[in-house]
Amino acid sequence: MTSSPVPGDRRPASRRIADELREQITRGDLPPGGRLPSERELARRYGTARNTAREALGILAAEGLVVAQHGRGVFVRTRPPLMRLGADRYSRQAREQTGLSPFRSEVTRQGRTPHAECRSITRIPAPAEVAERLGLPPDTLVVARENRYLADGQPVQVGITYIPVEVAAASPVATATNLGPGGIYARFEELGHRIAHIREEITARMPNPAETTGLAIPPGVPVLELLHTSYNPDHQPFEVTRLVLRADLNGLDYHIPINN
Amino acid sequence: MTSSPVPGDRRPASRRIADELREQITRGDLPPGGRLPSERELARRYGTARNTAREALGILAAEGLVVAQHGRGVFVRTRPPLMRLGADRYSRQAREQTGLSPFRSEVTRQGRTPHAECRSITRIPAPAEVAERLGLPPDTLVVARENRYLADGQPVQVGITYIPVEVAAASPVATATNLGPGGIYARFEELGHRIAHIREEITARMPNPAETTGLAIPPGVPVLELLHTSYNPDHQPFEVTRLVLRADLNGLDYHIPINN
DNA sequence: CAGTGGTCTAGACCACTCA
DNA sequence: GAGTGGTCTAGACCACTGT
Repeated sequence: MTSSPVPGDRRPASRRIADELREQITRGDLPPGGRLPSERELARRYGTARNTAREALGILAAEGLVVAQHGRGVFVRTRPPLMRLGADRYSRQAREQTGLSPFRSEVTRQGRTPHAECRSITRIPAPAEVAERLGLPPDTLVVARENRYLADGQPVQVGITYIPVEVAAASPVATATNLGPGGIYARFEELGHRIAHIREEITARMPNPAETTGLAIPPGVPVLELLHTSYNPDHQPFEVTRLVLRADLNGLDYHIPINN
Repeated sequence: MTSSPVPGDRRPASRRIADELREQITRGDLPPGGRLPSERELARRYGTARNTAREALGILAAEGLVVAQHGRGVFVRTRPPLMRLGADRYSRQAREQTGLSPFRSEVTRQGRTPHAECRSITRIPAPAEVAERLGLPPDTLVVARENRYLADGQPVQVGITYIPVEVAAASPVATATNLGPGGIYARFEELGHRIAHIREEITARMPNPAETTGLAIPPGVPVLELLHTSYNPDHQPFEVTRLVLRADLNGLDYHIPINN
């Protein structure tokens, strides 16, 4: 059980406690969903103050290994199945085969209930990165559609789509929160903007406070940030979307031909 | 400066201190590289115990906004330019134009000094995910090449490449730590395995302790994990690489054609 | 040396959960 | 009500950084 510290052990007590708990988690002695000893119990076992045991649990939480639940305990995190986003979500074929948007079909495939909502449609000056990718002068007005995607009522993705006003024009994408079958890309196609290729720029980082609350992200979980640009066959960009994904619930999966 | 807590403020003191410091950082009052007030100074200003001020700084550190330096202070994190990994790093053209591996050319483009090292070459049973992607039975022996990539002496990526023994055979990829001009993909091509397309599966998570030390990752910085599979023109997978990237130093950038 | 962050103690009160 | 995590205090000693 609780091994005494070896004489030569220079690790702080909190590190040592964290290391032993991590070991038990990775070995499987503490299975996903399992409860760890309470802070007070750990302090007793290791002969430390409660704060020291608490510090150890904080280390594991920051690593994303455990989650604390107020009044209940600290539990080994379970990894639910990942959403897998691929480039084929932009293909017309995928749209027409299912009649569903790619998000909806992926969620239903997992036996969960999808929900997508457009939270706002505004006209704003394009952020620098967006203007750059759309080939517009800085601060040009664009249509911004703010979306949120949920699975079983749990928010898993948020995104903002930026559309040049000339592209959106008087079409539904400039005004309608519900875009009908096939979603926004079907409407783009009706506007003469077929997707011929895309660019996806991907980074990962810790969520900011707005994302932490908006996506209900537990501590120790990063987000994937995806800056997506759609090009028509003439190599003209006509839409940029910034997606923020909970990294514990989402993965990306690309199949890419290589031109030698 | 230090605003007193509003009566209705239900935030814990540590949260409030963190929120005010974050505000100053995002506004630019505290510029990247700038030093925050010391823990003791914050405690004095806000009339709290040092631990409470320390807790506030811990919140910002976990968000990746600041880094503590022992004996020096706490500083606003600077974001160095990102490495941008794209699919074109696998193209023969890119190899032959520069004569450099994609990693080396990206780092030199940024005016930094690249270094890549093969840390080990072993024969091991393929991990389940790898065997699956190579179309091999579980635990089939494969050649595993462990690599580390540095820019200006700083480790930025680690990876393990898994190669079926029939593919590696008696070629240098099975034994040589230095693979010569064009790197491993030039050698694969000499073995008759030209890359026709690739699959890249991407997730993000917090680093485990081994990665934290091996990549010298500061707190609050996640990693990108990239599971890469190379296919030859016959749609046969011939190599899988698991790359782990410091997310604060690396981004991905894909250009993908869409087949409608 | 003074000042910084890193760790720790031994308490305390609060908010939440569950039987 | 008993047990849990969340927050906080007021100290202490250590390790590290600068001058």
